[in-house]
Amino acid sequence: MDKTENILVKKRVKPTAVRILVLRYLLDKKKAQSLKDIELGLPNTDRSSIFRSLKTFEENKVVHSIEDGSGMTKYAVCAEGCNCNPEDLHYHFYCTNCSITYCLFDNPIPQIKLPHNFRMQQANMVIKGLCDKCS
Amino acid sequence: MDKTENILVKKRVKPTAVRILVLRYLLDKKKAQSLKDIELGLPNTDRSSIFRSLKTFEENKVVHSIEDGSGMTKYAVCAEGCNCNPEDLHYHFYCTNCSITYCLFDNPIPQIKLPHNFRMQQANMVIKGLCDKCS
DNA sequence: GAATGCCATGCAACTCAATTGCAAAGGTTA
DNA sequence: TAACCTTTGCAATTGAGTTGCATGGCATTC
Ligand SMILES: [Mn+2]
Ligand SMILES: [Mn+2]
Ligand SMILES: [Zn+2]
Ligand SMILES: [Zn+2]
Repeated sequence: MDKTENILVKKRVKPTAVRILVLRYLLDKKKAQSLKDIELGLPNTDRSSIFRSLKTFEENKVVHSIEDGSGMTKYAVCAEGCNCNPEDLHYHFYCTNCSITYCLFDNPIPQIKLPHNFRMQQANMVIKGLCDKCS
Repeated sequence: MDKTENILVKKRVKPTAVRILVLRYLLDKKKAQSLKDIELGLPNTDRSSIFRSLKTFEENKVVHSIEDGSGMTKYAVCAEGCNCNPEDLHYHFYCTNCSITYCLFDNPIPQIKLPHNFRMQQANMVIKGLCDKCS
């Protein structure tokens, strides 16, 4: 069993043909990909099947989604041991020139003092600017 | 001249009828509003006119926009003296129960160490969870 | 005040990512 | 084999956002 299938099995997601293709694509690309990106990269696989795979992945914490403001949700593979809890969160960087979205795994999100009785569950932290290739 | 018109004049935006209505609505509500929210609150004003007002406001730093992941961009009036620079940025809080988006003006965004040669221009920082009324 | 020009507005149409309904295919279990 | 459940492909729909175009309103010039 290869690495891709192993990830799925560990996360209790049945490793079907489409799911393996989608996850392998995400692993290969290394950067966050939109549904359209994946659709273009897997021309023989139906969009809605890719879409449903991504939803399944997200529910089972195989990937996390990023709303980078580009109008298309992007998906990136969760790091080893990630449970998508607040302590697993990290910043994302969206390049306004090349539209690539990076996971900044090295920057943990600091403790944020919320107003009284506000409870944090998740976060979507996107920094926008120019990446190294574009600046 | 009332407060609403004053803001527009100061920001060099011609205070037309629709613009005054839209800005007054945002000021009244105090919380970030989507295009649809405003459309429902101003039933006699056309959606595209509201939309174009918001775009004009954003260009001229009358409001800032927030992508809270709800699928609808929200808009909030900029604080006095805001120039929408990185130092004016603040966190936003999106309540996953009541869908209200709050500006957390009291929490400045910390300096974030970006990878080499990455340049920050803007940011969209959204914390998701339950607000005081819903937790 | 008439003519001119510019910007704002309303309305309709369109774009496009996301989502859903449904039937066929595939796989699993009895 | 038969019954069942899940996944997949295809088509259609949704809904936020956006745009084209003609009209209206206002201001400036003649
Ligand atoms: Mn990430
Ligand atoms: Mn704000
Ligand atoms: Zn770039
Ligand atoms: Zn709430």
